[in-house]
Amino acid sequence: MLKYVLLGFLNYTPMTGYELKQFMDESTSNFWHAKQSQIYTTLKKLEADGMVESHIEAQEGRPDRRVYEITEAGRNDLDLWLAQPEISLEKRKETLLVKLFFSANTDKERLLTQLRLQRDLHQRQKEQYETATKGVISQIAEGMPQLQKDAELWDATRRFGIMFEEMCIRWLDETIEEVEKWE
Amino acid sequence: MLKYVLLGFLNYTPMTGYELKQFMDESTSNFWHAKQSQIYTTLKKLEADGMVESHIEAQEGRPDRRVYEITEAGRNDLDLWLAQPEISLEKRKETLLVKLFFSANTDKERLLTQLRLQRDLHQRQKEQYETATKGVISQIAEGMPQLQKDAELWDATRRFGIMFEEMCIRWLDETIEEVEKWE
DNA sequence: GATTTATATATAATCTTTTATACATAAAGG
DNA sequence: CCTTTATGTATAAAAGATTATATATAAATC
Repeated sequence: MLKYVLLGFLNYTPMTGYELKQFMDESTSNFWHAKQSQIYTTLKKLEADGMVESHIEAQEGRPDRRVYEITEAGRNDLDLWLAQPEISLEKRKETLLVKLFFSANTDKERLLTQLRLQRDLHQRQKEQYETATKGVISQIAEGMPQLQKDAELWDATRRFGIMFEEMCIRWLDETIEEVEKWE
Repeated sequence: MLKYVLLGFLNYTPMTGYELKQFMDESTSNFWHAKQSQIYTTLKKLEADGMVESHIEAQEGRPDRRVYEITEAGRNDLDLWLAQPEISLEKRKETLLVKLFFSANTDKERLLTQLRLQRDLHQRQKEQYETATKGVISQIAEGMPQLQKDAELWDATRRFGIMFEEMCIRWLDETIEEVEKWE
């Protein structure tokens, strides 16, 4: 899957593994993230499979850059994947819910502290989507009319992030209230 | 992580890998799922680590059952983990959002079909949480006053599922509306 | 009568992802 | 002056998770 994220970005313009990591952190990390090491190894594999090509660019002072660009085969593979509909729902993993599920015998106050802490984290995350992330998106699309649709879709994923955080906050408020009634 | 789900269940009562899989599918799959093969290998590892113990029960007609039960060490490990607060947010992965993010140049109608299909899936999932899953939870806790808190927490995770699906439906409705305006 | 579903466990192969580490330099902040 | 941050690539080891396959039987459905 990471493969398609990388191809998706390289389909806009050639770039290095380092830049791909930065772009992901600023835009897709909301719904798809990867560690630096995974990005580099996946790029290697993509090159071995003929989906991308790379060349080294020398730099003064700094280390050499290895710039990747998508090939015709890579573009085909990406388009094919984009055309395939998702026919099932993603399986979520939420560690907090696992903990909560088995926490009937844990200390009430400790559980409440835990839930309130998570509420805080979600609140902060929501604010970040509303300010920082918004800026990044509008900045890229600014003065580039050919990227208008792209920017709209990027912003839709940002809205997903905001709505998810709002949902979590509401759910935590309800859950906190219920646990507060205990004993 | 799966490790703690298994310990959490075994902390209620001894059971087999097969039963653990069934319980997970009916209750935690909303926020933590696992394949049969992973459950069996994780149980093996837990036994090697002294967290659980197993014995074989012969059965007529059917294959032998290997029943696992949690050890003192396992209980300690579980309690320790439950007491540790989650200090960061879970990283989500949503394939659909990846697709959407890179879909500015895909056919408008195909994209809409995709989004409407997902909306349907979320609607159905929501209904399942509201009916089938509700039944499972109330059934287990029925007539067991010592499981009252447990049932409340189980139901909180179910509410999370419902709220998540409602959020997705709202988000998809908004996104569909926006894409419909294109061209 | 044949197929599917349910009961049950187990392993091999593969893929995905994380953690840790190594090397190398410049600029900025304290 | 020292430390941190940023720029940049790369690999090894381990952990986590999926896919595929094997074995075996009973009951239910078609």
